[in-house]
Parts: sequence; C-alpha cells; structure tokens
Amino acid sequence: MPASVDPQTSAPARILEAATAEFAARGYDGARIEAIARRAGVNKALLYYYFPNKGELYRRLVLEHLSAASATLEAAASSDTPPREAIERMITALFEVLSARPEISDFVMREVLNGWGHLEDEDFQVVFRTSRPISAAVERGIERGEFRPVVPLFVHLLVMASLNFFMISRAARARGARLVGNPMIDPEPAAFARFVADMVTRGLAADPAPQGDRG
Amino acid sequence: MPASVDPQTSAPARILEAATAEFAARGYDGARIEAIARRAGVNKALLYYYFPNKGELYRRLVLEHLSAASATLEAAASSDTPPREAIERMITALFEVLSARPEISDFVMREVLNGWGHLEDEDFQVVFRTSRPISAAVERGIERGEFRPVVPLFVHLLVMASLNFFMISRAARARGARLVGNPMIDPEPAAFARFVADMVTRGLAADPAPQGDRG
DNA sequence: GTCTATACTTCGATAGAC
DNA sequence: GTCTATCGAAGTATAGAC
Repeated sequence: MPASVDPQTSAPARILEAATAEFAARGYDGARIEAIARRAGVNKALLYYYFPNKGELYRRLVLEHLSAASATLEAAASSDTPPREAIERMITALFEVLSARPEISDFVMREVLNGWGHLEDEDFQVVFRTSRPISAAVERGIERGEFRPVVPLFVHLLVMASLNFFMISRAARARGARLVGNPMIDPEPAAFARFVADMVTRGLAADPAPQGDRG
Repeated sequence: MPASVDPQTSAPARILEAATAEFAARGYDGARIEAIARRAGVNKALLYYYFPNKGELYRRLVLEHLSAASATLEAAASSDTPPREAIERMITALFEVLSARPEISDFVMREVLNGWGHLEDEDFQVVFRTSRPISAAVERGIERGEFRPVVPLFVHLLVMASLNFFMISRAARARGARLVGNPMIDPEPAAFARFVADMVTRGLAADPAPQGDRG
C-alpha cells in the first residue's frame, strides 16, 4: 500500500496533505516530489497535472498554514476582552491548533530561518497580520496600567518562539527520552502551554503602586 | 575576488568558516559544496582533500557550535551563584555569544527541526549537556523557596526558544522593516535579552507568603 | 596542496499513450 | 485524469596532472 493518506479524498487534497507532511519533515530542499506523490498514492505526473511546480505547491501551503495560525489568534479574543485574559486565551487557542497540526510550526520555523524567502513581497501581509493580535492586547494592557511598559512585539516574539519551538522539538525530545529512558523529557503538552501563559501574565503584571500610608 | 573569508588563514579554517555561513543560511540540503568552496576561495577538490564528505563537514560544525553554546552557559554561572542571578547571567552571556555568531542559532534550530538527525546517538550527550545549566539553577531556586514550583526543563525551553528565535528571525525582521519602513521592528538587540531575563525572573518569583497580621 | 576535467547519481519536470 | 518512460539540469564526489 503506497499511500499514507486517506484514499477516500480527492487526489489534489491527498497531494496537499502529503506535501504538508513531506515539506514539514524535510524542508523545501530536502523534500522530494517523488516522496510526496508516493505518500499521496499517485505518481509525479499526476502531481504536475494539478500543481505547476514544487515552488508553487510549497508557497500555497505556507500561506495556508500561516493563515490558520493568524485566524486562530484573531478568533481567540476581541478588543473588548480584558488584556490579560486575551493573552491567555490566545496562547491556549494557538497551542491547541499547533498540537493538532504541528506541521504549522515546522513551516513557520523553516520560513523564519529562510527570511520568508519563499513568499513574495505581496504575500508578506500575512506575516504582519500574525504579529498584530498579541501586540495589540499588550498595548491595551499597558494603556490600562495592568501591564508594565514593554515593547509589545517582544511579547509576540516570546510567545511565538516558545510555542513553536515546543512543537518543532517534539522529535528531538522523543529521541532524548528514548536515549535516557526518561519520559519526563516529553511531558504533558498542555502543561507547557499553561507554563507559558503563566510566565507571560506574571512577567507582564504591573508593579504594585507604592503604598502612600507607609514610613 | 571569489573568497568571502579572510585569505590570510589556512585553507581548512577558511573552509570551515565558509561552510558555517553556507549551512546556516541554506541548511544541509540547500547548501552547495561548490558555494562553500567559492566562499572559501578554493575549489571542490581541495575541500574534499581536507574533509571526507558533506555530511561529516556538517556534523563537525553542529558539534562545534553546540559545544560553544553549552560552554557559554556553564561558564556564566557556578553552583554557588544565587539562582536568580545565575539565570540572568546565563541569558546575558548566551545572548552575547549568539549575537556575535548568529549562525549558532541557525544550526540549532535546523537540527531541532530535524530531530538532530545529523548526529549519532553517541553525539547526543552534547544536546543533553546544553539543557542542564538552566534547569539546575531553576531547581536550586525552587529548593531555596525563591522560585515558585515549575518544571525546570520548561524554563530551559522557553529561554532557548526565545533567544534562538530572535536570532534566526533577524532576516525576516529586516525584510519586514524594509517593507513597511518601520525600523522599530528591528530594535536594539540587547533590549530583547533584557526583556527575556526580566520575564523569566518575574515569572519564576515565588508568590509572597501570606501575611500573618491581616484580617 | 592545489588545480581542471569528468564520472556518476539524483531529482524536477515533461512527452505521450490510454 | 492517470499512467510509464525519459529527458536534461544540477549536484556530490573522484581521477589524475602539476
């Protein structure tokens, strides 16, 4: 049985799924068209019947997965959610999406390493869009005096870094756990999301105002 | 002028330096032996005179750069440095090393994505070694009651993720800044290290003991 | 030690039958 | 729409002169 994806779905859908797995695991240069076709249960010629070339297939997946991350953040909290709660909800929601589809993190990290070199300048708005929700919540929190003054983008970077790094390190952590026989290296995933949310809200909390009735 | 590295140093040293740049920028599969040789100011045959093949050249660089990161953490603080200060020193020291050689972050992130697939099981101790200093400091802080109880490895993951992500995103942030003409996207690097250190120490601080003389 | 020239392999992409 | 067969480019590695 050559295919490793559901043979019920249409050929283009199977190819997209297979390409997601192959590109995520091996990167653009490491991925093999032959391997994608095999995973999808078709051959190279049919892949090229549906998609013009390797680059376009990859670009389409990058945009699709990055948009999913963006949409998750935007849906998790609105501008009238209290800032601290908004941050916690976005972290939780993003972590759930990434847990269900860790390939998103693989794509993001690989493209960051590459300066988003597979995207055109026109595509770059999608990258910007992803950085806005968390930054906006931090800005509101600072305005309200609930957060101490920080560079909002830094919070976005720390959260994106932590959650995505946790996902892309799953194979490395599994290997480490196997080599030392220590399953604690690969712990309950949700515990890490909880940890990041706690560190961020505690780290952002405004310092208590000095008490007037003292000394 | 073909070479992009100092023509004074020996050929093997120039090749290692050129290979660092090429592998960091393009990854193992994307890197070209021809490009490494050109950067080093030699040709492919000479490269193969000094190094057996592409894989060994890469593996040697991974171990070298990972060891540098490890050594930096270990040198930054000893077991009698107060935990909070130890964490801050390790973050600062690591950030300085990565700023001077951001290719280290490129190698680390690419290998994490790959499950350290270019390392043998015997090499894996180097990976473990890197995760110990921060975890150890966190453990001591919890024992002393200065830190709240957390999974020590999570702190290591958050710090590694944040600092390395900041480094590997330098090209992406530069491109973003160029596209919107907003230099704030690419801020003073040391400010980010300061931010991470603050977030970690604030996030780890033990909750104040409940006051007895109250209510 | 350093070079030129080339053997060998892999891989992206296409031609053309059904 | 789906396949087999194959082309041509690119890339790793080596042979052999100097």
